[in-house]
Amino acid sequence: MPELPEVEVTRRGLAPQLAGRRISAVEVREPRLRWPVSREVRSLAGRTVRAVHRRGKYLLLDCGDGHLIVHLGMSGSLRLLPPGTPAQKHDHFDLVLGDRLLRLRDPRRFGAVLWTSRALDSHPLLAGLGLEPLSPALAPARLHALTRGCRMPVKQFLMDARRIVGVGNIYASESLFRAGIDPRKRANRASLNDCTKLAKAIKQTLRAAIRAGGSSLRDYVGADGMLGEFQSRTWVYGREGEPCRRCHSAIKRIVQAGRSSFFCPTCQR
DNA sequence: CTCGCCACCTGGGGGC
DNA sequence: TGCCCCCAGGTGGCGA
Repeated sequence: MPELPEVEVTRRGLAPQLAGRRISAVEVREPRLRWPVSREVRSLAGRTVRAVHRRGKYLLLDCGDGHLIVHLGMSGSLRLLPPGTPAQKHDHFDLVLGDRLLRLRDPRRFGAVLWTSRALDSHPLLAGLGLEPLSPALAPARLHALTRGCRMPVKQFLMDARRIVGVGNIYASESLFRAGIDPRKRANRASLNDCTKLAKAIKQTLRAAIRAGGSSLRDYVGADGMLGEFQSRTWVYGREGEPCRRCHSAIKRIVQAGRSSFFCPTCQR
C-alpha cells in the first residue's frame, strides 16, 4: 500500500515517539521477509534511536553507528503499541523501546528490515535512488533533463525509482491527471512546459496525500488507516468507467508494464 | 545503457 | 460452501 506519502506520514508519526529512546528488545517472529532478517538486526538491543529519516520509500532509523532500514513493501504497516500487546497474524517484527512497542505487520512479506553500518549513500539499495520529489531538486528543467533519451511511457518513467523516488502506481496516475498528460506519452516527448506542469502536479499530489494521512495519525501509523481517506478522493485511480470529476468523460484503464493506469481521455493529452 | 518481464507472497473478490 | 482465477499500492534481477 505504501507510496511516499504513506511512508512520510509514518515517519512523522514515529520520529517524535522514537527519537532518543533506547532499544530494549527485538523480536523476530517471521524472518522470511524480502530478505531474511539478519542476526545484526536481532541484536540491536542497547542502541539508541537518534532520529527517523526517509529516503524514497525507505524508512531509516538512525542509531548513531548505523541505520535500521525498513521498507513496507506492498502491504506493510507500522504501529506503536503498548509493550506486551499480543501479536496477530502477519505481525513479523517488533522493536521494543522502553514503554513503546514498534510493530511491523506485512501480510505479503514484500517488506524488509535491514541493518547497515555503512554510509547510507553507499548502501546498494539506496545508492542508485533518484530525486526526492518534494525537494527543490525536482524542478522543471531538471525533470525535463531527466526525461531526455528516455523512450518509455511517461507513466513508467514516473515510477522508475532510479530517476524519481516515491511515486508509485496510484500517485503516478493522479499526478499525470493533474498535469493533463496522457500516461502513454513517451517521456522524451514531454516538453519543458509539460515538465513544468508535471513537477508541480507531483508535488501537489504527494503533499495533498500527506496532509490527508496526517490527520488520521495518532498511535496508529500505517497505510491501512489512511486508505479510506485517500482512495475515496482520487481523480482517476480506481475509477474506470466513472465520470471524470472535471469533464465527465468516462475514465479509462489501460495496462502499462503490467500495472493498471487510469486516465481521462479528454483532460489528458 | 534501456526495456520487458518474472519473481517474491498472501488475501480478497467475483464467477461458477 | 468450495474452487479457481484474477487482481492488488513495490522493486530486484534476469536476459534480450
